[in-house]
Amino acid sequence: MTPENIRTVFMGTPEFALSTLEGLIEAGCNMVGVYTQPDRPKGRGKKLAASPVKELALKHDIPVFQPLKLRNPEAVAELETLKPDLIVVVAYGQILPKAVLDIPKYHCINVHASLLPKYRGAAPINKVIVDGEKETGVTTMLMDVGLDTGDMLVKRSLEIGPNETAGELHDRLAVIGRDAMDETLRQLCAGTLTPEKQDDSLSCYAGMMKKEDGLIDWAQDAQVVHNQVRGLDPWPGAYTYLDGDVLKIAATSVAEGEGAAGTVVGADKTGVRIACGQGVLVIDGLQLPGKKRLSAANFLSGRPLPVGTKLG
RNA sequence: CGCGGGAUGGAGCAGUCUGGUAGCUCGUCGGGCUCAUAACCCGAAGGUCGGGGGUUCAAAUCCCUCUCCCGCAA
Repeated sequence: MTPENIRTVFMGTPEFALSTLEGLIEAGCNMVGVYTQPDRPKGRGKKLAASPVKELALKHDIPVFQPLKLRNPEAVAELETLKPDLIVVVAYGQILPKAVLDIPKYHCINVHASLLPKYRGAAPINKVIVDGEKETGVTTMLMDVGLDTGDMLVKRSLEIGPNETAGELHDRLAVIGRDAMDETLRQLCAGTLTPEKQDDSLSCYAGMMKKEDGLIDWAQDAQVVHNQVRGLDPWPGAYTYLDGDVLKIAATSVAEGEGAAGTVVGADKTGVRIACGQGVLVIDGLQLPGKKRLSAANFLSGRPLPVGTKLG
C-alpha cells in the first residue's frame, strides 16, 4: 500500500498543525478534504479570519470543510461522502464523535504534543513548562472516544531547555510532530503499526490555559514563577501589577538573593530583579498596556523602578 | 462600525487638558580621570514633534483626515 491510494482527510486548525499537513501532502497522500474550525472574528476590529490550516489547504487546492459542530448528523453524512480511508487529526479543536471515528478503515490518527499518557488535553505544551518538566515530545495514537486516551503508535521526544518558552517549544514540537506522523504513515503503509495501550495510572491532564493563569504570585519560589512566565509565553502571558497597571513579564531567569516577596531589589540594564518567596527573579522583558515589550534597559530609560517598588 | 492606549533626535519616555525658546534617562562622538572598566567627570553633535489639511499673530499642543504600532476582548 502507498500513500497515493489512501483517501486522506486532515483535521486541524492552528499553526501547530501546518507542518504535519505539509508532511502528508509531500508524502503523496490522496488528500480528499481538510476540516478546520469556522472562520472567526479575530484581532482588532474583529475581522473574520481563516485558520492557518485553511489557508494552506486552499493553497494546495484541497477542499475545505468548516462545520460548526462535527457531531451534527449532516456534518457526519458529508464526511462519509468523501469516503476517507484515513483521518489525521492535529489540534482540530473539536471532539470527534464515535460516528466519525468509525468511518475510516485505517482509523483516525491523532498527533498529540506530549509523551502520552502524560499531559492529555488541550494545553500540553504550556503545562510541561509550567510544571518544570525536562523532557517532552509528541505521540501519535489511534483515536477512541476518550480525550487523548487512544492506543499509542509512534513517539518522538526532546529535551526542554531551562529557559525555553512555550512558543519556542511549540515550534520545535510542530517539527517533530510531522516526523512522528511521517513515520506513522510509513508503518501504516508497511503494515507494521504496533498500537500500545496507555497506562492510565500514569496519565495527567493539561486543561486549557486561561488568562488568569498568568497572574504571578510573588510568594512562590523564583523557579516556579520562572516556569510560569516561560510556560505562558507568548500566550496568554504572565503578568503582575505596577501602580495599578497590568505589567506583562517575559524573558526571565532565576538568581540568588532575598527580600520582601514582590519588591524590586535591583534594576539596571542587566534586568529588573524581583524578590520571590525563595530566590530572585531577573526580568528582561516588560510590557505595559499599549506599549511594546521592552528590554529592562529600555524600560528603565522611560520608567525607573526604584529599589523597594512593590509589584502585584 | 467591539472597547481603549500610542507615534516627539539612534532607544525608551515627559511635555498636549490650561497654544508662545524642544526637555528627561540612556546611547553615540570628543576630551579627562584610572592599572583598568559596561564606572566616574567635562563637553558636543543629533529632532520636518508619523503624513496631509484646517483654525490662529503663533500649533508637538486645538479641529478634521490618512497611515502604522500596541493592550483588552474574542
